[in-house]
Amino acid sequence: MNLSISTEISTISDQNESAPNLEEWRNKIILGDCLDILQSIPSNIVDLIVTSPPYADSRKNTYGGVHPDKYVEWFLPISQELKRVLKDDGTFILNIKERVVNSERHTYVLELILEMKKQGWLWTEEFMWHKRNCFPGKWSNRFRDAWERCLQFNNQKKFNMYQEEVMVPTGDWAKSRLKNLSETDKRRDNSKVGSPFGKKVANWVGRDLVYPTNVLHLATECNNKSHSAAFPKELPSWFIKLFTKEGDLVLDPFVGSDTTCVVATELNREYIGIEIKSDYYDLAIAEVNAVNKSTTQLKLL
Amino acid sequence: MNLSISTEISTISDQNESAPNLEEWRNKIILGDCLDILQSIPSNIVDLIVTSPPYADSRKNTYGGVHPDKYVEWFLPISQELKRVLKDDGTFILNIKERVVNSERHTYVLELILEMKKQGWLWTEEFMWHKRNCFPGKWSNRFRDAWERCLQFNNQKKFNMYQEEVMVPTGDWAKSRLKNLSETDKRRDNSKVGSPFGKKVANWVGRDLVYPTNVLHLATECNNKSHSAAFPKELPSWFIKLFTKEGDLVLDPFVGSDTTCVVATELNREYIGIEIKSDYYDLAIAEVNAVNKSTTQLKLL
DNA sequence: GTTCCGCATGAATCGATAG
DNA sequence: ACTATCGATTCATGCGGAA
Repeated sequence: MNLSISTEISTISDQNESAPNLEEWRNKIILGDCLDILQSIPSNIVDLIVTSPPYADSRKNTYGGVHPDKYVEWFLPISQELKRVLKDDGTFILNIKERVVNSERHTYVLELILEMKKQGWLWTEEFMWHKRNCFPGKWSNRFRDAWERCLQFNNQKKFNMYQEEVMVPTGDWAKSRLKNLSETDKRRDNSKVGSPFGKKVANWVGRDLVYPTNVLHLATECNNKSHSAAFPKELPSWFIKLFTKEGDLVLDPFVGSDTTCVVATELNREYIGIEIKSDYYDLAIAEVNAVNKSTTQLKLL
Repeated sequence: MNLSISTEISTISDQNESAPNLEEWRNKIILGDCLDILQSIPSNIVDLIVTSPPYADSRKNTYGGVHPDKYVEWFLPISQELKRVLKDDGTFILNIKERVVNSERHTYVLELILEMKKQGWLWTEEFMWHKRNCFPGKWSNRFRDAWERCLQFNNQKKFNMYQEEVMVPTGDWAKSRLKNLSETDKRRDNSKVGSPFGKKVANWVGRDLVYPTNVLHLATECNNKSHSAAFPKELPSWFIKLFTKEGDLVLDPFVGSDTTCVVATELNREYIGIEIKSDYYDLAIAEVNAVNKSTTQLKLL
């Protein structure tokens, strides 16, 4: 196993099974094969996994290219390790989309969900990422693909979720409704008595903020970096705010364009990133360091 | 088999296997069990199937209640017959969504896709219906569900698709895509002028038309009427315009609120509808007759 | 004739309670 | 332990009546 650590620690000491030193694993981007690295990470230490693995691709020389027919068997050992390192109340968000193969949507995502359930994962939810500016193109038998899946898996039914952190403004319809509450609303408010912390007031104030749905409307980021971002910063940002609190540990086993680790740092979460390609790795290190530097500067001001 | 035919023909004659009389099957809503009726319909006569079958539901006394664990085995004989009656270049659009069972998304939709592929169906595409007004509610472990699948299946790689019929304006207007070309707008234009119908629309939105994506943004129709629709008229309308031309035959094996047949009539397509519940059947007959009546009146003006 | 406003109504889900 | 029922929660839309 060939490890390379981004910051002060340059080698990984043999982890102590009974009491792993978690500091060793925090805020690192690690160069190496995803499965190898994962196997060396202690169990039950990660609060959230957000990742966008390399797409299945029949072309051989593509980055991370895995043939669609081999995708499930390639991913299952990885998801097994992810399940182990994830805390019981943690969450795994998998951003993925099936490719078109032979004029059909391939079924590897469907099969992957079924197989991961056999591993013990709970398939809690499927968020939909609507890509407002999707890739252009024209085909005779299909339209442009403007959405991707964000599959939510959990170890158990009870997991951490901080819904208030991602509330959104109410629609315009609420302006008229806020003026006069209808009789039914009043009755409903009256019916619930006994909440100790002035929940009624919270409901009043909360009128201008509502909980979002399981559909995310985000534009893809068209940056002019050498590598294209797998997803916009708002995507990991939304899930990090929703499923972790400050200081929690976020894991991205396929760093790629580094979005998840950068966002985690900006949101004062810890991170572990894994990247197999050294040039992407170098870019990721530089970006994270830039964020850390600016964050430090901000703190000094 | 107990048949009841909506219009002038009150009994179905034994179909001639070698040369079925298609007129017998056009513009009918048939009361009876979906599978029974389908088995009596000649092969290779339908251009498009658009339907929204009853969702899997553990409640027994509900309309169409099928337990999630039994859903696939219940649907497969039906999809087998649908495959037979569909033309080779026809399309099957299946509107469906998995329910939450035991805090998890059930997998019957995934399994259904895999099993239908074994039947010979091609899983060409998965359109996304974003429900702008989804069901309210708050839960500690999930947000409101604001999207449903519209699965596209085909008999073969080559199928009829009229992409120009569903082009949408560019720019900010495009957010409300289909609203801009709603049926009411068209009907209003129709009543004003009559003949130069297409030209007027072209003048109004004529420039900067682009092809849509595979994401549809539509609100559900929840009227104050006694009978509300499972999906908005724009949904079948969009697929009917995309996959059929005038005079083509559209099949909805689960009529329910009758949306598909009404829209097919309004768009000058033929239809076959199947409905098992007699009260829904009666409503469907009334609604289709109302459309036919108003359409006739328009033509006379 | 417009615009505004009140109101009913959704392919829902969870947790507690009861059998 | 396992299943069935019930109450509580919540927000966007279109209709119809009123200003």
